[in-house]
Amino acid sequence: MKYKATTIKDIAKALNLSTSTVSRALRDSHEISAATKQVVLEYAARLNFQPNPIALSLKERKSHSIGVIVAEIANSFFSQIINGIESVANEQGYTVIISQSHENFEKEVRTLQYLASRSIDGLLISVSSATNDLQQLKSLHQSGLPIVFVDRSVEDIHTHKVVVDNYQGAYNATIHLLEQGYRRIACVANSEHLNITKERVGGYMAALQQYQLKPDPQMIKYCFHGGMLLHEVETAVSELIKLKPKPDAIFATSDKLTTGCMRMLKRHKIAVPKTIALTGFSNSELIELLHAPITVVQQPAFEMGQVATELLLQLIESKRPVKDFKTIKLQTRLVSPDNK
Amino acid sequence: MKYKATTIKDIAKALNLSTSTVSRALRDSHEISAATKQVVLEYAARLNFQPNPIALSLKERKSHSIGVIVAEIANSFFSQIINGIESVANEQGYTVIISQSHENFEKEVRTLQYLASRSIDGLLISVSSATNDLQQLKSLHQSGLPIVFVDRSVEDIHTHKVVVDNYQGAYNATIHLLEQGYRRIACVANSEHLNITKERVGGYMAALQQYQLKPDPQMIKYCFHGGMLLHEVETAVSELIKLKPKPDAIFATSDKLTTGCMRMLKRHKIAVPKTIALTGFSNSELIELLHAPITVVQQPAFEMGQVATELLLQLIESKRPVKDFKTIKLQTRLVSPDNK
DNA sequence: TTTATTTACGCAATCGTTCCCGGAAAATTC
DNA sequence: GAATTTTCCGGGAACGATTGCGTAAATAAA
Repeated sequence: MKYKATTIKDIAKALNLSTSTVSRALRDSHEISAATKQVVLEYAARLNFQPNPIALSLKERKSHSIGVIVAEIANSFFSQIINGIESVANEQGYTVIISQSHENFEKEVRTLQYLASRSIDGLLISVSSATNDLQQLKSLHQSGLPIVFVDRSVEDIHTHKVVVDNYQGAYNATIHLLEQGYRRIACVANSEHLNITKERVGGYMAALQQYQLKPDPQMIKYCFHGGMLLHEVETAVSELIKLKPKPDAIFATSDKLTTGCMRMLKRHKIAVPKTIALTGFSNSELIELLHAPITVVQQPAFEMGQVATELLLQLIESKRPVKDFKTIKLQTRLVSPDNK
Repeated sequence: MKYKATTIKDIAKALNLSTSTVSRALRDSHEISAATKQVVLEYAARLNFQPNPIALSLKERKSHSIGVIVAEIANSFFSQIINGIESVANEQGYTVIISQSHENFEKEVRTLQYLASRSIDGLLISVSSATNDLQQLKSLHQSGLPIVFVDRSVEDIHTHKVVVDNYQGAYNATIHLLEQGYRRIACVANSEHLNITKERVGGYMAALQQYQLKPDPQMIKYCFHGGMLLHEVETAVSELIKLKPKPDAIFATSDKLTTGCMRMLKRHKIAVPKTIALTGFSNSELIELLHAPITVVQQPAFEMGQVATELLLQLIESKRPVKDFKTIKLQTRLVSPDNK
């Protein structure tokens, strides 16, 4: 069953006016007398009239909704981004439709297809780690759908991007390990397809070189599904600890991988940081409660969401095609368990 | 700028047919010849035609979207519920609009107002801990909006509810502590307004009585904002450890409170479980990685989301008003760090 | 051959709004 | 008092789809 909301027609009929007059009165048009306006406004308020957003959307050819695709919301980093997105989107009267790719390319494609079919006005996306085909995204972009990338972006598509200084963040984390005396530092990284992976691994290698250490390919493990499949991390860590000599530290390039490594090290009964130290990107709020207090690279997730949404709404509301795209690069923060 | 999608009119014009014929051809109506159908279908496929969902919504007076209100998505319990919701909603062609109350009543009211104005077809809600006025919710329900409660429900509103056996879950957890020899068990609970709080505190007290222990009001602390404000938990824990004799264990009634207590105990440098043991409701996946391995009460969150959504969609798609409402009560699981 | 029935399509209303026109009444100017 | 301008409001098309109804042509039945 459904409930019937009051429409502009109901008001018009009740007040013996035309729908155009009612519409104009509600929008405070100058061509309606003060007296009529008052009558309409009062009556509308009494019935708690709400203009039907669907009718409006049809008329304006705007759904007033934006799509968001992230790997998974059950991840502090992404949920913080989403909070940032919502804070500005809702402020401006936009509905946010959240979807998850679960780091799965097919799911991402289906989701994207679905969002497009729901006629969203714009898209915020952090591509999945499994994404290696950009056809669909490109074609949507070409057909005019405003897109802004957050965190994980894509080089081939020319639009606004909101990212962090991944190189620097990874560099800082690795230097932190080096300063503490670790010399055999392994890296558990996300999918090679991701631009952030390249940048973070780059920062990691630069730090090693700074200490005259040669990066060892065997010490870098890539996880195609970004740690979504635990066995990926299991394989990575198992292989690392089989190496001779073993690594004395691990740098993980994402939230999921950082906690994944910790899980694995614990399962192998390897003391952290005594036997193997660990650091990595993470925005989890529970880090300080973990059995092994580790240093993490934090990203300004909330702010990233905000900035990205502002840019997207600019794109959506711009009268003419935007040509001048910018890439906003924010800074990460190295957080130690003590210096909180 | 905006991109213009192809409409049924474009197809009609190009093929020299009427819009009705095109519409019927696309819907495979029997009153269109096979030849025409083929032409239309092929042309539509070539242009990647997607019927405008907004126009459909207007026609059918259905938005094909459901609203979801939870405390916060950055909480494993709720994000798992949401995953459950999405899994069935998307399957049935419904869009999920997620909103967060952040355990704040005013925010919840605004959000509800907003969702209603976006003409959602139904609502899934887990009320905020600060909710003590049900006026708005009641009036929406009376005006015909289908509502299903998840986890935190409300007695006064007669509709489907999907909950867990809170009493039993809390009872089990407390018994678990008692069996381990703890006798001065405190309780850090959520807002007293929440029905789940009453049930969980009830289970806690029943367990105590089972061991001939008299529940001490001083040992039960309520947090109005459900631990959303850390200082609430701080006050609760500080007061508890000032008691003489001190409690030797704490039972926390929610995810946020369980981790909040752990945070506080750590800050006070109180060893867990040595000085004070801790157990509580939690669906966090990081529990096993915490410095103090604790036993938690887990809720079947994903399933709760699924069941609730199925019920809601039934309500939405029912031809006549539903009178027979049910309350689905699922079981919790007591999970120890070892028996995983 | 004539009539009845299918078949296959078009017309137009509808959903709830907005907004371009057009026009009557009132107010202003000459 | 006539001409002009304002003020105020209604009619109706449009947004993109569906659908009841009407109807010409094709086919079947008489």
